Amino acid sequence: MSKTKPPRETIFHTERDWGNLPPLPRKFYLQPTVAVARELLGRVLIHHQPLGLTAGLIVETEAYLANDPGCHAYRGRTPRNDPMFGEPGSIYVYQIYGVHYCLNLVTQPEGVPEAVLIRALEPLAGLELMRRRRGRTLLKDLCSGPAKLTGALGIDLTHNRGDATRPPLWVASDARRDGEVAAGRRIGLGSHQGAQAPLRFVLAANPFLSRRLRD
DNA sequence: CACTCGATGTTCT
DNA sequence: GAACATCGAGTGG
Repeated sequence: MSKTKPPRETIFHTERDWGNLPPLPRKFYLQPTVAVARELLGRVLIHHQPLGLTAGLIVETEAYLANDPGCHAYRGRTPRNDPMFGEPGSIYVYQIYGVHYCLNLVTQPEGVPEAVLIRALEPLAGLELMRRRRGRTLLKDLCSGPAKLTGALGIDLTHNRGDATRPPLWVASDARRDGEVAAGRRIGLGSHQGAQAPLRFVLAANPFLSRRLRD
């Protein structure tokens, strides 16, 4: 009669020296945005602050393209989306519904507003700090959503225009967990053109996704 | 467990 | 007025 069994604590051991993992280089973010979204899966996002180090395995991403009605920059440059026009590998954080923050990594050359939204992490390191920030104890509740993970890692608007190819906030280049990648439609978009496009990517069957892949 | 609903407060149309 | 979300409360299987 067992229900769903609780997720494993971690894939990697938390004792690993996460703070010294070298970052992905800028040229990684110059690949086609869809390729970046897929290649980020299974890699480790790290935030190393004085308060402590937090890190998680990227298990869910979404691609946002320049000619894409779902993209913040689709109707042109505004104060909010301006960081999307920055150099590849830079950071775009936006506030949603006035209360939460979402992290994007900019792809493409300067002036081309494309980015990958990081939608969910499997918590790896700094779990107690994450629990404190989130006010939750269950591992599953720490980073299983775009605004949950920014809360858990302590990411906000001050990170805008930052450089994700070096500390304090970066994606590691050498640690990667392989797994089957599945694609589906993006979350939360209206019914406009583009809402049906398979631009959401997940590590299949991972227990830390923001939502199951539907259809 | 699955689904619904309302409230939250900023940015842009 | 809607939007790349989350939480808690409520209902129902």
